[in-house]
Parts: sequence; structure tokens; C-alpha cells
Amino acid sequence: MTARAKRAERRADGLSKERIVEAAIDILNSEGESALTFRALAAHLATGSGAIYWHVANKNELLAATANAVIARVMTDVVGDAEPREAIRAIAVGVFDAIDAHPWVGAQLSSEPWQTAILQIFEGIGGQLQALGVPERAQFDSASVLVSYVLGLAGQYAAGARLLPPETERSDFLATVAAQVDPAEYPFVHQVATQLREHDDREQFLAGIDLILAGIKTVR
Amino acid sequence: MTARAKRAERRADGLSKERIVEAAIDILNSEGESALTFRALAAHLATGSGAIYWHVANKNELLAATANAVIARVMTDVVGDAEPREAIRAIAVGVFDAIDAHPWVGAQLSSEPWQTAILQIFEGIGGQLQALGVPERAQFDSASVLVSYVLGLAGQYAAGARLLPPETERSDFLATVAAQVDPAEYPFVHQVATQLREHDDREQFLAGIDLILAGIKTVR
DNA sequence: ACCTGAACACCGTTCAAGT
DNA sequence: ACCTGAACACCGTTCAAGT
Repeated sequence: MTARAKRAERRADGLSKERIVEAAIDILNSEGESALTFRALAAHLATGSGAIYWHVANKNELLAATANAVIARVMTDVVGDAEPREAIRAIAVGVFDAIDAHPWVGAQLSSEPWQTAILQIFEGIGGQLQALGVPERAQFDSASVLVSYVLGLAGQYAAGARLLPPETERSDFLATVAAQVDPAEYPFVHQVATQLREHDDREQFLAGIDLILAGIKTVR
Repeated sequence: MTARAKRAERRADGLSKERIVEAAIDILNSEGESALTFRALAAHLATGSGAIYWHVANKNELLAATANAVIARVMTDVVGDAEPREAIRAIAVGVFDAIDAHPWVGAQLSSEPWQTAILQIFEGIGGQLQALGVPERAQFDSASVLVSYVLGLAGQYAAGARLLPPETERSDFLATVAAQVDPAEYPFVHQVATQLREHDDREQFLAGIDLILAGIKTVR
């Protein structure tokens, strides 16, 4: 969104949106979403809570900015000269891992469309689809499916991570779900949860990407 | 999750979880997420705010229950004797329309995995995949891609709907985005947003489902 | 221009007290 | 067993006052 960063005066000690966002990310990572309050943030920055509002409009903007910062790092890390198919997988895995490491990003991304973070992901994937030779008329649908899938699944996992005590192993979790689900009511879920106790989230995520890429390939 | 409904005593005038959930849905639909407070809910039900806690553990459970109620209706409406492919599209569109009509459901579904609503969607789609003859080892991945896509995209649209003034036409919205995005920074997004001013959300959503189904078909 | 921090309005949740 | 509603702890946001 024409965000030309102005490289100007910033005293080492002064507040700035960047410093605020970094502090917010620190708090989110170390203490979780519920710990991010303007009071805690102000204490962390050794300032008054009102000072933050000089640099950030409100909490919504603050959260969007933190998610954008995390995703921006992913996208710059990921740019390489890999061939398109690999590049798409790299972007997907990068976003997946970022959300896995920062579950609050998952929630934020699914609650604000068209924020910079999503534009960046969309742009990155779209460019690779063009390089892959996907016909123009199918490019939007294809990119949209990939992005929605990434956000949707990563969001689910992130929500799971936020719900569970941090030490819980995913296999324990699935086993618990399998045990609680009524086989008569949810036969498919029950069957699948049982057989999947030892699956790897990341591999399964990538299998989904490949499935979608196979679908895209059928469009000629 | 073994939710065998007990068909027991309930006085016409007494509170009940169902009555509370219905009232909550009323408020969410008519006044939006921010209007759903325990105070407003209590007023709506002509009771004290504390009374609600006798039937519902907390706000989280209340929101989950409302989303589950909405999705449960979708899933019962959708069961038919259609052939699997059509049934999957019907489930997907049903969920999509429900989230479109009740944007708050989108937020709720993407924030709580393994809640009943998602189990129901997963189960519905999974059953149809079996009927479609998808090999057992690909069933989980396939269902997972479809469900994640539905939740992901519907969530994005819902978030958009919540952000925008209700009268805004989607085409105006896309035009606005297209105008604001820097073509140099986001060439793909810019190109695609421009050419898509008049697209139909629902059609595009279904195109995505078909793309995924085409991918699933390649697994043999 | 930027920061301080008390004050405001509001919220989820609890709980002693009622019936 | 279920309901009432005041009280508690806490939050985002504002704003007069400072530098």
C-alpha cells in the first residue's frame, strides 16, 4: 500500500512505531495474547500508556503491525531463485512455521483481510504461479485457493496451540480427540483421528499444498 | 463429542442454554459482535447477568455454542441424496453462505479447532470423499484441504464484511484496493484486483473447490 | 512535537443474598 | 436448583497538563 519507509530522524531513546511493535512482539511471544495490554506495553517501554497512542492509532492497528512485521521477515527470508513449485512450497512452509512459532499471528491474519501481510503472501504466490505458466484466467483462483488454505490450516493449528498447554504433544492431542469423539456420530473423524496419531503437521500441510498444485496443473 | 441431548424438564419461562444461545444469535445478527455483552444479553432475556453463568461457563463457550448452532442448521439442511461431488459443493456453499450471513461465525470457527461445528463439517466432507472413492490414505489430507480452504476463504470474506460499512459493494471494495495498492510493489495483486472488479464471490469460491477436487482426483 | 498518567466508560466474571 | 444485581478487577482510550 505505497508504504515508502521514510528514513529520517529517530533518536535512539525516543519512542517509535518500530520500537513499539518490537516490544509488542516480545510480550506476545513470551507471555501470550492476553498479556498484551497497553499498560504492560507502556511498562515494558518505560513510558505512559497514552504515549503509545501518539504512534499507533489503536490496538487493532498494533496487532496488524505485529503480524505484518513477522510475515515481512518470512517473505524476505524466502525469496530465492528456486523454481516456482519449490518457491511456492517455501512460502507456504515459511508462513506455516511463522504461525506455528507465533500463534497470535494466525488469529490476526484470519481477522483482517487485505492487510499488508496477506498482500505480501498473495503477491509472492501469485508471482510464482505466473512463472509456473498457469493461464491468466486461472491465476486468481489458484492463488486464492493456496492463500486461503495456508491461512485456514495454519490458523487452525495456531488456535489449537493457543488452547493447549504448551507441553502437550500433538499426538497426545489427537489421541484425546479420537477418544472423545463419538464413533457413531462422527465415524470419519474417529477413523482418521485414530490412524493419525503420529502424523507430522508440517508434512501433512505440504501434502495439501501438493494436492492443490496438482489441481492447478489440470487447468490448461 | 457424545452430546446426547437430554430431552427433559424445561419450563417455558425458565432460562436454558438454548434460549441464551438464541438470544445471543439475535444480538450478533442485528447489532454485531461488539454488541454482545453479558449485560446486553441479560437485558434481552430480562434477567441478571450472573444468571447466564448458571447455563454457560463463559463468553468463549457462548460464542462456540452460537457458531455450533448456526453450522448445525447448515449441515442438517444440506443432507440429501446428491452424488458425492455435488454434496461436497453443497456443504461448502452452505458453510460459505452461513458465514456470509453471519460474519461472526467466521471469526469463531477460525479461532477454535475441534469444536463441534468443525467436526461436523469435517465429517460431512469426509464421508462424501469416501463415497467418491478417494483412497483411504488420501482421505485425511483431502478433507483437511477442503475444510481449511472453506474456513480460510470464508473467514477472509467475513473479516472483510465486518470491516466494511454494510452498504459497500464488493466491487467497490476491490476497486478501492486496486487503487491503493502500489503496482510496483504488488504487481500481481494490482493486476488481479483490477481485472476482478465484477467477479462473484460465490462463484470464485466454488471454482476453488473444483480446483481442489481436480487435485484430489489425481490421487490414485 | 511528544510524553505523562490520572480519569472515564465499559467489560467479563464472581458471589453473597435471595427464592 | 436457579436467579439477582451489586461489586471487583481489568481493559482500551482520552485528555489536560507538562516538557
